[in-house]
Amino acid sequence: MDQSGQSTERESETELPNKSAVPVSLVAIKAACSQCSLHELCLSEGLSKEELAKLDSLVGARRKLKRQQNLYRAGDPFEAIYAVRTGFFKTDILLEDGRDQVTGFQMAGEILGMDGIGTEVHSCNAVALEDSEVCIIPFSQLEQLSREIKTLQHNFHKVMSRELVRDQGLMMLLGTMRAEERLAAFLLNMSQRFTSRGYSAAEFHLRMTREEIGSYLGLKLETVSRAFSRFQEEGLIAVQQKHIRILDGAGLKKLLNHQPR
Amino acid sequence: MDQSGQSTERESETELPNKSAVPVSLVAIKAACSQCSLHELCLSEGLSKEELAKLDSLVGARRKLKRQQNLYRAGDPFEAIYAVRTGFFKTDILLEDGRDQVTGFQMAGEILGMDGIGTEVHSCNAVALEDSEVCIIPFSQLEQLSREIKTLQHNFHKVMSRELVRDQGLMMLLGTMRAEERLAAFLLNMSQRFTSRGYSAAEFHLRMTREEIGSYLGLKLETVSRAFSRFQEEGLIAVQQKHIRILDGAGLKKLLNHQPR
DNA sequence: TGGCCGCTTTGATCCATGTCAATACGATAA
DNA sequence: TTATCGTATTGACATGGATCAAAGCGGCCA
Repeated sequence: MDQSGQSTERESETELPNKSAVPVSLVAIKAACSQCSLHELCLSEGLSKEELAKLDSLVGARRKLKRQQNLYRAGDPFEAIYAVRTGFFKTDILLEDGRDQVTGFQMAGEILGMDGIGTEVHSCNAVALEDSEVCIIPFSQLEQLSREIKTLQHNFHKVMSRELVRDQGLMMLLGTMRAEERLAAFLLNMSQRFTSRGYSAAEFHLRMTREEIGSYLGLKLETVSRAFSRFQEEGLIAVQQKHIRILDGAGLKKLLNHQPR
Repeated sequence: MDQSGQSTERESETELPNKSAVPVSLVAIKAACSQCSLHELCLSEGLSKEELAKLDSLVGARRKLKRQQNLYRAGDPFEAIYAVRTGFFKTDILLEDGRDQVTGFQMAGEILGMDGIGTEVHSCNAVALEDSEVCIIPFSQLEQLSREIKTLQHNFHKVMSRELVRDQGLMMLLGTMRAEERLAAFLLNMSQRFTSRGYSAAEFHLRMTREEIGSYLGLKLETVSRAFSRFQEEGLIAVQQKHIRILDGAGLKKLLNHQPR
């Protein structure tokens, strides 16, 4: 979609296996929010034609990033938030002593950069894990437009709030779950997010390394690797490097609620 | 302040030790946002007189809660956000299997309830840890008013964003720190928050149990207790039940950046 | 085609924190 | 004052995950 200026799910640089029947409603042909396939994940849901047009003019600019390129870094002045159009990102924080932690993985339709609003400075790094493209949404313009468009205002608030709830979930995971539960939760979450984008729930390609997964889950990479192996032994999944096939989703879910205690 | 309808820091039900010189600017006498002592922590910063008046009329309603009473519960329909006026709260999430996690502690001037915006339903429980009072801010009215008042809009966005950043910090803590680092970070955070409210940085009264601290920090209560004891042995703090005196703040800070590795 | 390099897997061992249990403390109410 | 109950402390022991180390695997570039 980047190169062509045209856009469909299928053209995404995000090559996913098992790209199964994409609902027609998700397949867009023209550019801009008004035609973006990520409508319901992003800010434009429920806007009228005229309102969409206004949003389009605001969002005009795009930015392409190569794998491993930073969208922004901790300390950068905050000017805009970003909607992931294609590709895959991680956000992470680096402590002075060298320890770092991945705080999230973002895929198409998700918003990046809201951490900068409060202080006018970004508090984390955002890095593309594969070649990606984002819509640049200048923040002061977004605030201005959402003073005019109630629905846009509310959509934005919803996006921020959902981010808060996501974070709560991650705290829960980090605070109370054991290694295998964490990984099961992670896989189910990935699966669910791929699903809601029209991809297979059962088979996908992880964009991040074991170390990044571990950092996100508060585990060491060896522990992640071992948990993958165990899941495979138990017939829950098939792993081949970054390629994952979920064989027994129900089994994974069972891991979640059955803490040993 | 509740009973009298009048309000100053000193009347707070929050009896803190060492309530040291409160800057005059923080001491308010009348009620309402326009005179609230929590100005700069809350939503009203930078508003003009007329704007403040409008905000006042919106925020009119208050609610008092007794210790252990719920402000809202997970699943409750979302209608309003709440500004803590006096007292002390915790938020927590309960998993089906009985495990729960404290996701935050909120004190005067902090906002509760934003987790409900995205789904129209609260995703966590908010419980008063001591007798407390909140300002009720009906959310749709807040959205309406912040379409009129740019500064209010921006203040609200800042509050949400800061909450995101706070959560990132907690993830970092839960994901990468060892027990003593976590507790040191917790104590320093408490100290800093008390300070910015005009209380002593060095001496305060914890409102929560060891178990609640542990839940928040992803530790068992015994581990919290042991870490307190160790800090005391090392002369970093003096602990007597819930009463904490910080003897060597620099020493605590050193614990943070010195991971063993 | 071969060699290098980053990533992943697997094994052996260690240690921080969890678990279980006993006791102590402090506030409250009788 | 004493009994009670929730909370906190402390000790002994168990264990999940970290750490250290050594191969394996695969992709990429020369």
